[in-house]
Formats: sequence, structure tokens, C-alpha cells
Amino acid sequence: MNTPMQQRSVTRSMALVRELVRAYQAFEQLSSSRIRSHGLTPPQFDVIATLGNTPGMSCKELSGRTLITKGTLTGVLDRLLDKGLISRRVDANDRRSLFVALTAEGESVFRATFPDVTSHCDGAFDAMSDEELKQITATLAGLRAAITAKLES
Amino acid sequence: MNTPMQQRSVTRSMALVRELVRAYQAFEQLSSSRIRSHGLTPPQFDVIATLGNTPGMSCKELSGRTLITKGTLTGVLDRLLDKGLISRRVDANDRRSLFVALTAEGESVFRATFPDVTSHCDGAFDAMSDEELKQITATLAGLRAAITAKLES
DNA sequence: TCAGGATAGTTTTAGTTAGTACAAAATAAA
DNA sequence: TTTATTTTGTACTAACTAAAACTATCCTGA
Repeated sequence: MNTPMQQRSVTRSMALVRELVRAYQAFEQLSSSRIRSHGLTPPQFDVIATLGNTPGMSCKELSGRTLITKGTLTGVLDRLLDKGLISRRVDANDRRSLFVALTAEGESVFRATFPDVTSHCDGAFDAMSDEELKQITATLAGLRAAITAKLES
Repeated sequence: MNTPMQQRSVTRSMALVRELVRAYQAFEQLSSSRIRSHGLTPPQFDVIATLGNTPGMSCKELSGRTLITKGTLTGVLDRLLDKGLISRRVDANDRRSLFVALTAEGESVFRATFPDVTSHCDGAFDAMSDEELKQITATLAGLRAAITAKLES
């Protein structure tokens, strides 16, 4: 059992954390359902969206930009390859490296899905002013900074 | 290609969403690493924490409180059973239902891990005042409300 | 009472995740 | 050059995830 003082300390951030998790989950649900309606999973969409409007990139860069770890990325790319949406070929300069790019069909999927998903999600914030969005963004950045600081300690 | 107007509209909430995701991921990393140091996974800890200080409950109730879907819960409970931390027994009143509770060892794991994990995570917000926490919580609640409203439309 | 529907939990399927180990290739050091 | 280290991507494992199908049980209304 905790003393009352410890209990109070432990509980101090609980409401905040719960709201953070809920807001995140709500957004995930919003974007995920729209993405799945296009026959893609969220990580697959993430890859398509990252490759869109680029000439392509290495797995390393793709992994860094999408925050998908390299082990996971292998499987995601496998499935996109099966669907014919990407191409994978060895880099001429560095034979360890693969150059990943959208195929013509991948490009067309990108053009069809990306604006739809982003504008749908954007619609959640129609009622907010630019100023409001800016303030919330700053609040979230501060929150992340506090958590990151603790992570690094 | 989008027209400039569409592009602006699509991009309006991007910074906000990115910060929301990052703040969430940072918190997940903070709590997850502490939980894993106790030899539990986050869902396993979630179950232990939910069962702690209760006489036990059905899978249905456990699923509702932890937000773990019932199919996933089966596997999580299997592994906690293997570790000897929970018991599962058929409800006498309703033979479809299972009554899940912590074992003595599960109770002791709860007492050892729960205060440690929550106080560690709480430490991220030491530099913030109660007032600040309250404001951020309210901001997040508003954000969630906006997203939920869109979800339901 | 008994047929149909609702409910509780498990199983199945497809996919994502982190983490570890690994092989091949590139780079640095001796 | 030969050795050592780093980097890139893949393979594999254990765990988690949602969703849908399935099984057993319960309940309700004719």
C-alpha cells in the first residue's frame, strides 16, 4: 500500500496521460478506417505516402522517415511488392542497398488515396482556427519535450 | 496534383497530428521500457494493473477496461497463466463466462510493479504545475472531442 | 418446452511490432 | 593488403492487433 502522499504523486499525471492516449487512439481510428477503405493497411499507406512525389529511396531512408523499423519494413515492402505497387532494385553504387520506388500503379494508388485520406483527417479540425491549431501543436510539442527529457535521464 | 487551395487545406492539421503522434509514442516508450524491465509486456501489465485491488472479473469486463479486444485477450491471459500470475475459472452462474483473478504471485507482482511504473512515468511531469497539467489535459480532451465528432459523422 | 437469437470466450487469418541474429558489402585501421 | 568495424537489409521469434468465424451456453417468446 502506498502512503497518501505517494498515492497523490503517482496519480498526478493520470488524467493527462489518459487523454493523450484517447486523443491518439481516436485519430488512429479516424485515419486507419479511411486508409483501410482503400485496401491498404496504415503502414502500407505510410510507405506509399512517403514514396509519393519522390524518385525513390533506400530502405534505410524509408525506415527513418516512416518510423517503421527495418525488420518490419521488409515484410511491409514484400506485401506492397506482391500488390505491384513498388519496385525494389539493388543500388548500383552500394550493393548492400536497395532502391525502393513506386511503380506506375503505385503512383496511381498514391494519387488516389493520399489526398483523400489527408483531407478526410483534416476535416476533424475544420471547426478550429489556424491560431487554435498552432497553440495545440505547441502544447503537444511541450508535452513531448517533457517526456523525451525523462526518457533520456 | 492538388490545387494550391486543396494543398493548403490538406496540410492545415499536419503539424498538429505529427506532434500528437510523437507525444504519444514518446510516452509509450517511457512506460513500455519501464514495464519490460519487470519482465512484462505492456498488455500484460495492463491486465495486472486492472486486476490489482479487485476480487477479479470476467473476460468481458477485463476487455472493456483494458481496451484489449476479446480475441487478443485470450492470448494475453494464456501467457499470464503460464507465468502463474492469474487464475481462470468458470463462473458458476454462467458457464459461458470465465472469472479471472490475480494469484498470490500475481498480487505480489502487482504490488512490486504498479507503483514503480506509474511513479516513473509521473516523473516526466515533475516540472509542470498542477495548473499546467490541468490545462494540457483540457486541451487534449478538446482535441479528442473534435476527432470523435468527425468519426461519428 | 423448445426454436431462435443473444452473449462469452476461443480460434483463425492476415498483418504489424520489437528484438536478435545473420550475411554481405563497404569502410577504416594496422 | 589484411584485419576489424560498421552498415544494409533479411530471417526468425514471440507477442500483439482487429476482425470474422466458430462453439458453447444462456435467455426469451411462442
